[in-house]
Amino acid sequence: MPAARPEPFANGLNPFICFAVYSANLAFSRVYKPFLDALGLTYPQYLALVSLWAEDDQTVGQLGEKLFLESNTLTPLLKRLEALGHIERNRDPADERQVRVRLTAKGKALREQARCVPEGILEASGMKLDALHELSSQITALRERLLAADAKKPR
Amino acid sequence: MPAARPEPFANGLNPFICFAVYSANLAFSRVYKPFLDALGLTYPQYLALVSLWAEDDQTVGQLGEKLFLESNTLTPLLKRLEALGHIERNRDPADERQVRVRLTAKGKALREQARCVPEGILEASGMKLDALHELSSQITALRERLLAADAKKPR
DNA sequence: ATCATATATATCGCACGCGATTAAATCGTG
DNA sequence: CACGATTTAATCGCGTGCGATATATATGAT
Repeated sequence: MPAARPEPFANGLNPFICFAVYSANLAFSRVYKPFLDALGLTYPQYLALVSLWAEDDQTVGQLGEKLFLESNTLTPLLKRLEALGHIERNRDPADERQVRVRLTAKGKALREQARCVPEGILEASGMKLDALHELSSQITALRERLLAADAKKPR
Repeated sequence: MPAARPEPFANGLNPFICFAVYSANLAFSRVYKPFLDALGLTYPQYLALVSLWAEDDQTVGQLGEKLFLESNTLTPLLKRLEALGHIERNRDPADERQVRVRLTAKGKALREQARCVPEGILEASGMKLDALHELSSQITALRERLLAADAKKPR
């Protein structure tokens, strides 16, 4: 965000780091679009599958913690992934409140199809891998501070 | 994104810079929420007003270039800002295809109400202003490279 | 002047993201 | 064991983003 000087909006959106993040997120989803169209996935669906490819058999709540989403967003998204045949959703017999999300054979096979996507995005970013990781960890650290501040607010 | 090695998804979402940006954007919108609730605005509505506070009397297309949005997103958003009394939308008499967006007195007054918001976000970020600006410009540069790569794709 | 083309905005449908609420299962304390 | 409190997902409504399309205005070649 801009300096907290007398006229904080005189220079428009560019001084705002929130806008840098907002617009970079739009840019990422546009760069991903052709790759994900080929897989028949949306960008958030892809992110959910990335999490499941690393760790199968997660509950909705566990997925939500990793994606920073709640069931009101995840449940419909997971139902679409289920309709596409990539996952199965079943109540956990040991605790019927929880729903376990598991990859199907088709969902596991999609991982191989998606293998080349990260290289394509890396190329589009025009950055070296080291610089990208450095920037990524700075943005992640910022996210954690923002969420910590958010958690401090009275609910 | 992670290294383009044989198992690109073995470490889940954390190596992906796109996810860092995605989740930081969610975090920003959550930190902004209490501030914007007090103003009766959504996060994208606030961004549109920030642009108008810096430069009044923009066309829908000009606003779209600054926000990286098209009329399919902007028109409904601007209609809501109009319904809230913050802006007026009028066809440009010199070129009836264009719609000029102008702040009302209420919209200009809201700028004063919003004056203290950037400081609140700065505090929530837990960063010094210099470090924030440096990070912001790196993210903006990444956005520009991504959009340039996107523009290269056949349409 | 005419008509095809280009430009600017609006409309529609769908997939998120999320506040608010609901429903069902489990836990905790008596 | 009973029963209120807690936990987990699901549901609903609304506001974005965006692909596809529609409409109206302006431009340009003849």
